Amino acid sequence: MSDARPRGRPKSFHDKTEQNTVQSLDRALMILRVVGEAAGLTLSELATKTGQSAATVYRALITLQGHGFVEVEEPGQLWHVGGGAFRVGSAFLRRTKVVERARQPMDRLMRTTGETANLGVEHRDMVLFLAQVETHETIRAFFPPGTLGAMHVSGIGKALLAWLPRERARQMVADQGLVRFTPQSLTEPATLFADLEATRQRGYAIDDQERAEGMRCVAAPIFNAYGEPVAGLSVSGPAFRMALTKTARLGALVRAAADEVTGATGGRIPDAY
Amino acid sequence: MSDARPRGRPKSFHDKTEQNTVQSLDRALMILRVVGEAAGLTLSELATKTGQSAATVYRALITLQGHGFVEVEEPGQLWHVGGGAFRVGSAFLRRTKVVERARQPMDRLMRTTGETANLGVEHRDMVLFLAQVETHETIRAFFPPGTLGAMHVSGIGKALLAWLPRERARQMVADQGLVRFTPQSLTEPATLFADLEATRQRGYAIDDQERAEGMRCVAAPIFNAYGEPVAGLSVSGPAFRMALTKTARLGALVRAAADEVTGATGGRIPDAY
DNA sequence: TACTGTTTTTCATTCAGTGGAAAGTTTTTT
DNA sequence: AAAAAACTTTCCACTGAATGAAAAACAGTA
Repeated sequence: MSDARPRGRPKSFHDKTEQNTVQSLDRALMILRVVGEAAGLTLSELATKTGQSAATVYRALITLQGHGFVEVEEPGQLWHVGGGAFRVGSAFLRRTKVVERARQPMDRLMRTTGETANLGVEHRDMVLFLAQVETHETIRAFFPPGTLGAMHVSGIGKALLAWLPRERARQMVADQGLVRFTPQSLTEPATLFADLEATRQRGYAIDDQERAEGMRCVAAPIFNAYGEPVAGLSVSGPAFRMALTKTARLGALVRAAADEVTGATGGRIPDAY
Repeated sequence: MSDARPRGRPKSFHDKTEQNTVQSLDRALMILRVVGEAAGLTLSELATKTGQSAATVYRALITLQGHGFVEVEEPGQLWHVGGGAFRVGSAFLRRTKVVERARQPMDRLMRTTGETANLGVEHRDMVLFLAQVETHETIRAFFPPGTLGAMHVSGIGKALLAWLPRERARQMVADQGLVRFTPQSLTEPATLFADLEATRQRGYAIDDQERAEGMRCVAAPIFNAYGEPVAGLSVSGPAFRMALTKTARLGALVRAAADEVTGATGGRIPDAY
């Protein structure tokens, strides 16, 4: 939490993020992120969590508030993320044309499979969920857009890892560590890389309750113009509806949808896929 | 652009945003907002637009980049909003339970009317679009979530204005001004307030090509626990599909959906509605 | 009412952000 | 290809702005 720099990126000779940073801004962004993660914090809680003096946090909050990035909820003086932050943040989606192009294929995928379709991209060695098209079923997998998750326990994450250059994948895994989420989580590098090899063979990734017990997920990568995996598409649902015997059919559908998005965004499917 | 403070809020004796701000943070947020509004700006463009020295903007960008709030697109050194900003921004939606509760009613509204359903809230005297459920028609109204628009030329905006206390509505209108977007825009306070009166009478707002020519929109307000209008629901589409003769039917549907959301979020429908 | 636990404000100190200019890039022009 | 233009990044001295401690104001509670 005290380290703002992205993990895992090889620290080059001159890591620009080391030097040349504006301290007060850096601190304020820390505060903003903490506000975004928790839901409703008081000034003093924020001061404690970020290890800064109350006065400093206060001034930062007032400034952020001036731009609509945070808001106070009067009863109890709870600070929340504001509409201004939403406004700026959604500019990210507008640029990432993947979201727009993926909507239709995702919708179709949801209707043919009956399960929730998810779209995610790689962000700082993790999976950032951008959008989803929800199933109509009552029991459903739920990843609110904006959620950031570990790669090794996510279908999309494993789809990305599988088609990333080996060295890069190893780097990421080494930097991030293989945290266990469920008994099925692959926490041994050897096991994970064997699974990635299998993933490449079959052409799509399977998350069999590795992140959450009772949840399965089938995913395929979306490539950019250089044939690099930049995003992933998945369908996720409860294990009782997504039997492992169905994954072949689901995998084919997900992969077809992902390939469609790759095409629509001007991407190139690499030879080794 | 040089003024970061919210317009229109009566400057109280001690406007906290005047004093107690952190200058460097204030400047950085300005930069971030500019980055969010334009799509891909270079360092020097940003320096010019924000009236700051290149060195200052550079340091701010590097710091923002350190938190993933901005990203550089290598060819041409174009700065964009990054995933970190999206992540924090989406926390806003998670808090605003309206979005969550409105999804189902919106979906149903879209299916029964065949037109795109939109959800927006009041944010600093403007309408901030939060979500939409798109029609399947080829020709469709499009407001990407995160868009901020003027109240007086938006169905949702007029629905909010109509059920806001008169004085507050007048204040907002006076502060924001009635900018003309199309020949049909209501740019005279008298005309606008007459329309708001009619809106209250009929129970839903109509935007008849006031924002964009050829686009119509029917909207109804969503109330909070105090009976104050805090959000609005609308269906929007091309005028040729949304004949004025159909608005009564659409209005009833939109209003029913909005009332459903009001109920689901613990809101109270005021007597004068 | 007085008593806690907050949030704002104040203020002196020092540190960190600033702009200008130099150095280093990349891109465009000749 | 070389030269020039345009822009990004680093350096540096200076000063103004951010900081924390503490006081003041403001709740909420007993």
